This record gives sequence, C-alpha cells and structure tokens, in this order.
Amino acid sequence: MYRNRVTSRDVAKLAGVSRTTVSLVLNNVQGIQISPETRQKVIQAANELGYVPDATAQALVSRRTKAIGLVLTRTHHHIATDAFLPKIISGLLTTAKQHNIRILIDWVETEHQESAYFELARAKRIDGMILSTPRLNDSAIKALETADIPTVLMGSVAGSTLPFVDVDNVQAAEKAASYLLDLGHREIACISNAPPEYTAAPERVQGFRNAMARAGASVKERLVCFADFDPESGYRCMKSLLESGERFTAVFVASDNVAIGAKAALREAGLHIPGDISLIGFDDIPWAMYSDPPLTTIRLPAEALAQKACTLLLNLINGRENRQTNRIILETELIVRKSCKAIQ
Amino acid sequence: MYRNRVTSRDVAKLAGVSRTTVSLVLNNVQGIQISPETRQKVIQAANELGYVPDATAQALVSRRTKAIGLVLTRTHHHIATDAFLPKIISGLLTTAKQHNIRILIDWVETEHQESAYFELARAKRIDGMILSTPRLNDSAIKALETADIPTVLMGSVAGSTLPFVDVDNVQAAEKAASYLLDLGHREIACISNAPPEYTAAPERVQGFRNAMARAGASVKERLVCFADFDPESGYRCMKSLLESGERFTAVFVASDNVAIGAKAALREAGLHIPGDISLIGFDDIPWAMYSDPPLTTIRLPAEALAQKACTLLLNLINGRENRQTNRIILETELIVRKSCKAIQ
DNA sequence: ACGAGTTAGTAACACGTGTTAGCCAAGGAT
DNA sequence: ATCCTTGGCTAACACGTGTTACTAACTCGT
Repeated sequence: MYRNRVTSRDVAKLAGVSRTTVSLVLNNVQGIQISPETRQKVIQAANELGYVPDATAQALVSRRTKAIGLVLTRTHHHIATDAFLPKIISGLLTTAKQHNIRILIDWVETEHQESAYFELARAKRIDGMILSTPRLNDSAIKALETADIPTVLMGSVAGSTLPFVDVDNVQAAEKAASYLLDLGHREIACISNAPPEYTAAPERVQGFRNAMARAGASVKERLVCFADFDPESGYRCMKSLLESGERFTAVFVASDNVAIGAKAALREAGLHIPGDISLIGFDDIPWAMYSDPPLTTIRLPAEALAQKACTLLLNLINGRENRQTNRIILETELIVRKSCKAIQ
Repeated sequence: MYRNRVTSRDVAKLAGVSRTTVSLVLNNVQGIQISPETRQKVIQAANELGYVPDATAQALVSRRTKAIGLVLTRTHHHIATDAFLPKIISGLLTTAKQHNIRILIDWVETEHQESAYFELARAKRIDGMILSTPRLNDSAIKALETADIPTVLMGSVAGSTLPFVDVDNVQAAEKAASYLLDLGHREIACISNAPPEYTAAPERVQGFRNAMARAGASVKERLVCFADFDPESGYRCMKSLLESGERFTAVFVASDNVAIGAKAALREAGLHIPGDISLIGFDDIPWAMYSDPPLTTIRLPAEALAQKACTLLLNLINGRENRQTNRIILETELIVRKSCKAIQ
C-alpha cells in the first residue's frame, strides 16, 4: 500500500488517452463530445488505480479551496467550556457535507485581531468564514466590511453591515421575563450571558427591561449583573446578587451555561428552586432538561443557526447573494419545564 | 480594498529582484548568500504590498498542507451532545497554533467508513489525522495500519498497532469502583459510557468487575447496563436498573454525560443522592462540579489528551517517531465531591 | 469533388510557490 | 595568463490540476 501518488497522468496513460480527456470525463464537463467507450475506459482506469484528485492542485487552479473557516474569538477557557460549540459544529458539518465542503477551525487570539482575521482568507486557505460570537471593535468591523472576504457572523454586531444569522435577542428575553411576570413575579433579578461588549448581552438585558417596564415592574439596578459565559461567572454573579441584600423572587439568566453556576450558588445559600426562587434560562443546552429541577428556558435553534450561516456563506461565496442585505433571524421558543413557580 | 492578489512576483518587481530571491529571503533559507541590502529591500516590499504567500500553492509544491484532520465518527446527534468536544478542540487549537498548523474537522458517516477515512488524506487536504473515539472493524484497522497516512487515535482500539493517546480505562474504573467499595457499598450497579464496540466501554466495565472481585463483592449481571454517550441513554439505563428489581446502593456511571440522565431518572423515582444512592461519574466534564449534588468523578485530562495527540501526530508527520511504538497513557484522578456517601 | 460542419480528442497555458542547477563578475592562487 | 573559488543572484523546472484554443478525421449536402 506504499503506492506512490496516483495522478491524472497515470489514469490517462492507463486509459490510453490524454490528461485533458481524463479531466473532462471525471468532472463530467457538459457540452463537450467524448465517445461513450472512451468515457468508460477513463472511468475504469480511474477506479482501477484508485485515483483521487489532488485537492490542493484543484484549489490552486480553481481558486476555490472548498473549505470554510469557523473562527472562534474567545479565550481558551471559554472555548473549552462552551456548551454550544458541539451543536454549532454538528450543524455546520451536516450542511457542509451536503455541499462537499470542509470546515477549518481557527482561533483568533484577541490581541492581534484585525490582522489575524484576514490571514486565513488571504492565504487562500478558506473561501469564506463564519465568525462565532463576534465582539469587534470598529476598525475590525470596517476592515471586514471593505475586505473582499465572504464573511457571515453568528450573532450580530451593533453598527455592522455584515451579513449575519441570529435570533431576536430582545424579543426572546422579553418572552422569558414576561413568563416570570405572568407568574406574578415582580422582583426579578437578571444575569446576562456575557460582558456588554458582546452584543447579545445588552440586547437580552434590554428585553428584560422592556418586559418589566411594560408590566409596570421596576428594575433594581443592583439586581442586574453581567456574567461571562461560563458557570463559574454565573456562580459569582448569583453570589453577589444574594449579598446585595435586595429581595427577589425570580431570576432571568440569559444563558443556561451561566445558569448552571447560578443554580449552584442558590443551592449553597439554602434556597430551593422553584420553591424559594424561580429560575429561567436561555439557550436550551442539552443538559437543561436533565437539570434538577428541569430548567425552564428559551430555546435557541443552535444547529439551525449554524446551518443557515453555512448556506448563507456558501451563497455569498458563489455570488448568489447580495452581501449588503443578508440578515437572517430565527425564531426562539419558550420551553416550560419545572424551574419556575407562580407567586401565590 | 478590491486589490488583486499580491503574489511573490509583485514583490519581486517592486524590490527589483527575482522571484527566487524573494522566496529565499522570506523563507529565511539557510546556507545561501544574499546581501543585507537586498534582504532589506525584499522585506520592505513585502510589507508594503501586504504579501501573504498562497497556502495552496505552497502545499502543492511542498507536499505539506500544514493542516491536520480531526475526524469524528459518531452520529450527528452524538456530536451535538458531546460534552467533551469543546475541550478536545481547545486542546488541539492551542498545540496546533504553536506549530502554525490548522485543524480541519471532518465527519465520517459510519456507512462508508473504510473508504471515507482515506479520502481526506488521499486528496492531500491534510497531512495526518486524529480519530476521535474510534470504533473500527477489522478491515478498517488493517487498512489504516498499512496505509501511508499518519494517524493517531484518541482512545485505543483493541488489536490495533496504530499510535494512540488514551488513559488506562481499566485502572481508572477500578479507582472509581474501589472508592465506592471503600465507602462500604457492596451492591453496586454499573452503567457504561457507550456500547461495547467502543473499546473504552468494556474496559471500564472490566475495571469495575476487577475491583468488585478483589473486594469479594459479586456483580449482578442485571445491574450492568450499556449506555450510549448521551444523557437520554443514561436515563433509560437507570430506569431499567430500577425496574430490574435488583437492590443497589451505589452506581458507577462511566461517563458524566450519561450520569446526567441517570441522575434525572433517580430523581424521578424519588431517590435522593447521596442519601439513598451514591453516584460516581467519569470524565469530569465542566458541569460535573456544578451538579446537585456536586458529582464525584474520575477526571480525564481531555485537553492534555488532545495536546498529546496533536504533538504525537506532528512528530509522526515529520518522521521523528516510529509509528509502531507510540502509545501514550495519561493519568486519571479521583475527584471527590458530594455524590457518594458511606454506608452506615 | 469539394467546402462546411460536426465529432473526438489533444497541446499548451495558467494557477503561485519552492528549489536545483547554473551564470556572471570579482578576486586570489598558481 | 590561466584556473579556481566564492559571493550574489536568477532561469527554469516541478507540483497536479482545470480550461481554452486548436487539429485531424470524418460526414454530408450539392
């Protein structure tokens, strides 16, 4: 099996035709005349030799690598504890596979942001990229907008004209808060999913505020806290809420992953869910339904988001879409489980 | 910014030298004489134009793509709910970045196994691959062993001579079971992490049996159940254990992810952890410590495994290692939390 | 018989890089 | 004066493919 590379030249030689013919036959080029017998000979020879075209050579000449990049922008630790990444990857993989495209994962350390984004595409390693949970400063946004690199954001960025795929975070958070309000809660705390630089975070908090205002409930500023993606930050936020001395009967946590930590803090404080405190999450990660009690949450269609992002990017790459006008918003859904209780 | 590609030819022209010189200077080729002034001119020109070498062209001529593949072999659903994937990816990313290597994720549907494994490497998309949680039939193993594709397994496969990175599953499971036995438990159930085709599953069960035998405790066959990676399967397994009518005071679950589901089933049955049943997991996923109660478990060094796998693969690719003799075993660690209680 | 059109296929270039063999001038040794 | 070395650089090939322009043979209508 230490066989040397099989090239199209070998196939041509075995089939007794030219390399051009091999290429025309195997790529099934339309509008060209090759006799059925020759076709057969070529296909036969290719199978016999186990010919697989060299992807790099194809990429060089066609100027398409048939690969897209998934660019992660967060810290090492946040990637390792991201409960959402598997769904995103699995969504990406299914759509990519349908189009015979590969996925390159890359990681841009925040330090060298602006330049690093381009290197992959400039080096022609990928045909386009998906930026996950972007947090961009203005110069980086502008650079990406004017650059000639098909880019799709997963999650939107304020003030950017880049195509993106996202949910309506404001509306989704309103749903969550309204649910708590409908259950009679008025003193509600809010823990964000991430620091305010990540657009989704202030949006979700805003949704919370909107619902509260509409119901005539006042928001205690000391009961609004910004977490940082992981359970640990949720734990810390909840601790600080409990220590604030403000009373609250329910908490909206804008991320299930953060809620896991928040829940642990409540437990440590001897508080029972939903008996003492109602808790609603956001995302519906796979573990939410197995939580104790099963976590009521807002379902984010993670795989669908990834799939849409992938299709959108492919359309962009193939020039089938106008890059200025592509913003896809998917629906969220309130999943009622058992972590919230009505106020008597 | 719609600037055309900048090639080494453009750099050469601007610097007033030949393309060869550009290549020699920028790649810092040793043992060749270029005057310092010329060097400076070339570097200056390259910076000015923002030259980035075309990766595909480099790959074509150097026969190195500078990319490795992470090949996932499980179902769509299992990938989406894999609590370990983020750590593996983050581990891979850090090591890969150090060596300026990219990571391509691919997914081999089980149907077309044997052939699909090779396509990536045969197409020269990657220089080598890491197979995660492999489950290979004999022909696939043989094919991989004799093929000329650097391959590293994450998790071992019985009867294979391929290089791998793994933990000592038997010993680790013994640790877990011994811990329960030391607490005085004798009637212990066992839920595997996966179906028996995945080598780690029978190994962990074997470790459980070893510890039981050594302690003179008998294993009730109806208390051994094989789960299937996700919480749902853990839920089902625990249900069937409870319905078996066999008495047990503790359960060893060979995967935290599975344990999440098992725990939910116990809760539904009105059983309390650790009051009624002691539960020990395996893996130490990020959510284990925030579980209620915090889950006692065996820590698997996921990121370290990924990093070792990556380094090993790179050594293999660069011919610095003998592919026949490379098996790396990392240590596991018992993490005592609060899900197990001594029998009175 | 002869030009026009079709059929079946090929030679040759392009993609952008790494690398080998070699060229030329200047200087030193014989 | 001739030969050899050495520093500094370049022409030319190779990597494996897609594609365009072109040719040679063959058919066909008049």
